[in-house]
Amino acid sequence: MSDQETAKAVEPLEIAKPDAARQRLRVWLKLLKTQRQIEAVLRERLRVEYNTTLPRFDVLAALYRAEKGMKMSELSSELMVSNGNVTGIIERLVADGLVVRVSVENDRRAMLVRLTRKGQEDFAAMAGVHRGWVDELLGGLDEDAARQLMALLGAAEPKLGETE
Amino acid sequence: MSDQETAKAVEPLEIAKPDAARQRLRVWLKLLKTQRQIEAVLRERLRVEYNTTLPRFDVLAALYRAEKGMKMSELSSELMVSNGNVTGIIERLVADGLVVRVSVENDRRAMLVRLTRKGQEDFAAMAGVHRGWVDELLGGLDEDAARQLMALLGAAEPKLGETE
DNA sequence: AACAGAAACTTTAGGCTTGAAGTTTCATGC
DNA sequence: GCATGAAACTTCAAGCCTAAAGTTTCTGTT
Repeated sequence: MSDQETAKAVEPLEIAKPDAARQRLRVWLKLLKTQRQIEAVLRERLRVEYNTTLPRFDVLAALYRAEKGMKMSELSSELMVSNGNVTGIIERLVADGLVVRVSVENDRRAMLVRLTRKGQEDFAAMAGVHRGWVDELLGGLDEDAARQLMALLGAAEPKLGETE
Repeated sequence: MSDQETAKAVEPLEIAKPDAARQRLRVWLKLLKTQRQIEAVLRERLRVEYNTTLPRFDVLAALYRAEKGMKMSELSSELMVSNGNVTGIIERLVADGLVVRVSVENDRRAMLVRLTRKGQEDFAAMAGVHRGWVDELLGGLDEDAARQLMALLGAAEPKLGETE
C-alpha cells in the first residue's frame, strides 16, 4: 500500500496519463450501460413470455450444459454468485419441479443438482428464443465487429491475482 | 421491417448466417462476464474501504453532478432502476446524513434530492480513488483500444424503439 | 484413534430490485 | 367548478444477492 515513494521522479509514465484514465472510466460507464440495457430487455421478455427470471434462466442454462449435473459450489462459481444465493434459487426451481437434488456418492456434504425432464424441456423451449433475442438486440454488430469486440473485451478483463 | 424481399438471390446475407448469431451470443456472454468481474471488484472495495455499496455510490455520483439536485424520477431514469428502488436507497442515505429531500416549488408531488455537505465531501473522497480502481482494472486497454471499444459498444447498444 | 482444519452447504440479517398497487397532487377538458 | 386522467412518489410482496456465521462431513497429521 506504500511501495511507491521511490517512483517519484524516476518514472513519469503511468502517472502522467489522465487522458487514458478518463477514457477508461468512460469505457466502464458505457460497458455498464450497454449491459444494463440488454439485461433489462431480456429480463422483461423472460418475465412476460415465460414467467421466469434471469437468474433462474442462467441456472437452467448452466445445468443444461452439464450432462451429469453440477454441485452447488460449481454452480455458484460458474455463475459468479454467492453460495447462499444459489441455495435459494435452487430451492425455488426444485419447488417448481425443474430441478432435483441428488446426494453425491462418497461425500455426504455435497449435493448434485440436475435438471428434471420438465426442466430440460422448459429450457430447450426458451433457449432458441433467447438466442434470437440476443441476436436481435446485438443486430448492430456484424460478424467482424463482434469478433473485434470479443477481443477487446478479453483485453478489458480485470487483472486480478492479488487474491488477498 | 420488410424491405428485404428483393434481396433474396442477390444477397444471402443476414438470413443464412447462424454464425453471426452464435458470435453475438458469445459477445453477450463475454460482455456480461466482464461487467460482472469488474463490478464485483468495485463492490468489494467500496465495502472494505468505504463501508458503502455500489448503488449508493451510483446515486451519490449522479447527485454530485447535479448542482441543483434531482427529482426522484430523474434519478431512477438516469440510473435505470425502478422508482421504488430509489425510494429505499435515498431513505438510507438520508438516514446517514448524506442527502436531503427538498420539496419542489409549485409541485407538491415531487421531491428534490440533494447532497448535504457531508455527502459532497464523502463522495469527493471516494471519486478519485474509484477512478483509480477503474483505471487499474481496465489497464489492459491502451487509449486506442479504449476508443475502439467505445465505438463498438455504441454499435452494440440494443435497438429499441418498439416501446409497445 | 483423535484432533485440527478445510470443504460443502445452509441459515441469517440486511440491502437491492422489480412490478404492481396505492396515495396525493397536478393538468386538462367540459 | 369539477371530473378524469396523468404524474410523482411510496408501499408492498416476492425474489435476488451478499457477507458472515453456523452445521455437518471429510481429510489429513500425529
